[in-house]
Amino acid sequence: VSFSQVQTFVAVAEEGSLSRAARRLRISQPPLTRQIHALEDELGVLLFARSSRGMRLLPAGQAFLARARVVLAEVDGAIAAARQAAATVSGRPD
Amino acid sequence: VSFSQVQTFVAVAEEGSLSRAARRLRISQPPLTRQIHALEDELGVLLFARSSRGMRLLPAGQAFLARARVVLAEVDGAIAAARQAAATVSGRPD
DNA sequence: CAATGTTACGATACACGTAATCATA
DNA sequence: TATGATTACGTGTATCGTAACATTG
Repeated sequence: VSFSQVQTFVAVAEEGSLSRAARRLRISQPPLTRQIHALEDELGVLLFARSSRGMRLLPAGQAFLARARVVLAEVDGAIAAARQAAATVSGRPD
Repeated sequence: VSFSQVQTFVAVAEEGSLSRAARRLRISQPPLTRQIHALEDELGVLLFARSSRGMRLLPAGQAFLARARVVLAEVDGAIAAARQAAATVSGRPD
């Protein structure tokens, strides 16, 4: 499971559609559908219900979405923490 | 920032050496040093102090390590949550 | 038939491993 | 000179985008 997969998943979940998520992420649909399928394969769980009107989150998808947002926020926090620590030289706060 | 980069970073930080981390992860050193350098480049921050005796965590690396562990645990939690939600059919708890 | 998701396929980019190089105790 | 990190380089895999296909409202 890769980070871009998680970002992709969140975008698709929020947009409710591959085509809109593709426009938002500035990539084409095929990589999106492939990443979602790969994620589902890896989890062994179906995350979306597909229809010709879009992608609807299944219960498993909703559960994953909540945690996925935490993961992304935590990654941002880790990056910020590293940069702040690097900027903080001996004893001088920020 | 990729997920395997974070796993790699944690392994190197815990082992204190690329060679030991390489043995633990069952891969060769070159991918390790490249992933660490790529991570440092992306953060714009030096995470380790290199010497001929190994890799020592800098303050920025220590800050990142603590958060990185949370990230990895959170990812595992997200996967478990999705699987549990999928296994839980209408009303029947786990 | 228009919009959505999926599959085929060719080209590019990424990441690994072996081997060679650099640095240091 | 032995150990650890880094760089060079060739190769295999992965991922993208265009195009073609399938489905459904």
